[in-house]
Amino acid sequence: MKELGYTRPTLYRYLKSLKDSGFVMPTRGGRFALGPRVVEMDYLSRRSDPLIATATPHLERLSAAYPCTALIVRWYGDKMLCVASIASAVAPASSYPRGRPMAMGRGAIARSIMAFLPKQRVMPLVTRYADDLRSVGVGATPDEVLAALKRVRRAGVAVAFGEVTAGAVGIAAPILDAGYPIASLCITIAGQHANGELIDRISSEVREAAQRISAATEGDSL
Amino acid sequence: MKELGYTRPTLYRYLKSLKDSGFVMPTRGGRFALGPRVVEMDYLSRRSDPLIATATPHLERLSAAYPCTALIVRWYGDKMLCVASIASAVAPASSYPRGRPMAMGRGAIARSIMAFLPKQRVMPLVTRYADDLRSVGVGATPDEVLAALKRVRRAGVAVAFGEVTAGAVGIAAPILDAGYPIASLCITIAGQHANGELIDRISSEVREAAQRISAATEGDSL
DNA sequence: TCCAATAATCTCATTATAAGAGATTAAGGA
DNA sequence: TCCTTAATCTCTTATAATGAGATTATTGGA
Repeated sequence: MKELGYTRPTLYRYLKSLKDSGFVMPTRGGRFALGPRVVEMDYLSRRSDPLIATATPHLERLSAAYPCTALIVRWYGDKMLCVASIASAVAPASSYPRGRPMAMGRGAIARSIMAFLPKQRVMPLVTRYADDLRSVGVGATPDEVLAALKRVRRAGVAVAFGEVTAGAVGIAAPILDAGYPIASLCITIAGQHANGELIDRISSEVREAAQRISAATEGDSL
Repeated sequence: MKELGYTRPTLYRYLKSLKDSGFVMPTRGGRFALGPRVVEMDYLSRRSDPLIATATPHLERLSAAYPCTALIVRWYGDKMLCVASIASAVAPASSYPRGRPMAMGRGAIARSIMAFLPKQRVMPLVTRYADDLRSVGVGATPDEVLAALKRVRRAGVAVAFGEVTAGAVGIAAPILDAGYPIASLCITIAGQHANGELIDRISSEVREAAQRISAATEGDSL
């Protein structure tokens, strides 16, 4: 009542309706928690996502090959969300379960997506996340940032050292649909495992896998 | 329009509102899919569920000890839903990811829950699922079914051979809150791995783990 | 490049439905 | 058992959703 400003009978009806439809469920002590419908809807979403179906074998292959976490992150315009992840490292450098939101300002994933956006769509992001981009050393001015993104575009992968999680290296390549980035494939690996040669090898594998996923997803939902 | 009987402008508004709030997202070809909000809500639900937090170490321990799938299934009165699962078998006998709904009529999980319900609440279920219960050999009459459930209650675990998935053995014990079943801990293992002695050993481990989880969850959300 | 056909979006009057005040019933505590 | 507090219901009023139709944007074809 305090939070939303509604009266008791109204909220009673709201909660009853949400409860009857399974979106919330009552717990002990008169509290409420998110209910079964949420869990089921996520299951449906997971099962019907062609991107996840296509990418899973690649995640399995990559995570089996290196002690790492392999993940697919979808880009929703203003935010990024991990939608699939497989970890093979005994103690993963960082945890990225499905549903974990990610900031757009730092990390290999964000950069791999920004690098493949048309200039018109990058600029607002460059401006909005200027502070982050500067503090992780991508560039102090918009021009520097754009130049860095151009290099990422040319390389086809973005690499980041400890930008999101201290001590973790991220290697990410975009997944494109009609030339437009919709998601990113990323491998995160503990810094102590990662020398230059290994990073290069993983980079080309990630780039190639992302291209394959792009090609397979292309026009999937036409 | 055909399905719901609403007009074009109404559905336009519905979809726009759902899209703006992230519950659906547009895909190629003017279609829609479940959106990021669903994924995020499931993540929140997973993170805030004390049952999952308490049970996860047990799932890890059990799945590491046997080539099996270890899962927690919540009971929502009329349906059951897997909320957490860990597989250790290379080729799991059956797949139980989070969100997968389960029928109430057959299997060790259903029986482990029914066995711990007060008679008043079991009877409607016994009636509703009479056909299933008969066909898997639990009992042909209500009395037989109740007797079988009584044995499960005494043993503290339910065991089922290939009732849900052919060739898979299910071993399940209820998780109680205030003496009332809210979920079930289950181990599924391929029939070829499972001799009588192994099933007995797993049974007592499952029963004990479920009791520990019950005790730890007890009054968690008071 | 323009035009036609189709789809997407908007406006506004009407109507259905949600909100809140208050009454009623159930639950918990001394 | 009574009393206090919480939960649920009823009904009127006000609000917000609906759909007809108009308008604007998109797409495909000549």
